[in-house]
Amino acid sequence: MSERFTILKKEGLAKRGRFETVHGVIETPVFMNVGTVAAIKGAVSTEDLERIGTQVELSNTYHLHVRPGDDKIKALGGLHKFMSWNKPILTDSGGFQVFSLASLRKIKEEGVYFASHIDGRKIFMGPEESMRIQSNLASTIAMAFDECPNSKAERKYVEDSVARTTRWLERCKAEMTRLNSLDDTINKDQLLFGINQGAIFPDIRIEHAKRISELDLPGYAIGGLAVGETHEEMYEIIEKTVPYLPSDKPVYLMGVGTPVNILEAVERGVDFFDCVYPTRNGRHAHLYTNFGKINLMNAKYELDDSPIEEGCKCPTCQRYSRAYIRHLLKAKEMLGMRLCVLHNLYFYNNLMTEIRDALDKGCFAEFKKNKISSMMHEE
RNA sequence: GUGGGUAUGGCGCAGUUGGCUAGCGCGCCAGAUUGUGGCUCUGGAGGCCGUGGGUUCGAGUCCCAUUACCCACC
Repeated sequence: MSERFTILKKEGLAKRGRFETVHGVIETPVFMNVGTVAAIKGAVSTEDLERIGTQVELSNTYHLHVRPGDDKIKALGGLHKFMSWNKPILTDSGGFQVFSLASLRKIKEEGVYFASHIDGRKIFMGPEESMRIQSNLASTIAMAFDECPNSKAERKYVEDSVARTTRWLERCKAEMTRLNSLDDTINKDQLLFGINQGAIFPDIRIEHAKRISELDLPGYAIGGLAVGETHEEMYEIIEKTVPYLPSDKPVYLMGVGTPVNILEAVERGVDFFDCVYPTRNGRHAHLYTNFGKINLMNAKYELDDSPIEEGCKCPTCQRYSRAYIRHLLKAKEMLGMRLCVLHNLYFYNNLMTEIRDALDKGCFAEFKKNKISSMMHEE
């Protein structure tokens, strides 16, 4: 075992932790920066990531498999070398993409048949394929291949789907163990995180959590949330599920979320996060600040000479004004997106730093209350 | 100066042989977006149809005049 999760401090269910990996230490709670195709969208380099305090980069198995091909990345020495990033990388299994992007998919016991969204060619992906791809990519943490059922799916469908996801997880573990023992495997210490499913049925979630906890994996994720249910339903599921996952392992809430979602989830015991919001919203001029979200495309910023947020330490706010960035966005200059994405990622990374500081000092509850009230306040 | 053309929300345009609350794209404003297809979607505000007359039950559409701009020619 190469990894170690140490809980440094607790406040209620909230944990201040440290996750040690072969690629370095991850201080938790952490927000992983999403770079699906081994690139943070918006012309952000790994050099930039170092500058804005990124701890973990997240890439995607499905996307890298269809282009450029995981075999090529392996030939080039693995994802770390390929993209020149030596800190931890988490790869998502491709399970979610198979359901959200691919068309003509057919789910079977062995895996999923579907058509590539790039060129339409037929692809098969099952637990073993996903593990092999992720092993080729040589990420720090590999995610289990799961099915993410629709949030409105009927109980019977979810039960069957979750049972299959459990069987898939056992196959993932066996395959990962095998791959990690092979001589030509780049990262023989690759870690596998299991994924809890069950839509919004608490009892299915709990049963599944108990079941996968027996597999004694280095970490566990809660998947299938923030896909259409209300915030209240999401918080309720987190609250009811986390107690049935191993208390000495990190919990990762997949694809979530807004700054408020993160604060609420940390309070309920979540340690890892990722979300496309800071990057996607950055590309669309929606910027996060401590006084709420602003849309820089609004006409009122045309002559605004101030930075996105007064006092912000991000590379963008150090030099550029709202009026200038707005102009770049209007002119569709790539630099506009880049500056916005840098600001948003810095904001998220910094939010996590503040959360960890508050946990260290034992004042998370108060920090959370003040932060939310500040962000609800409009400029 | 002569001939021709165009004038419709901030910009670019549609508006059938005159007929019901004048449309569209962009822009503007406000939302949505949660294990990313550099998107997409949903609302909203904004026009006395260049100006003045006329014909008609009824004119953005027809007639006259006038103004501005564009193109040719002198």
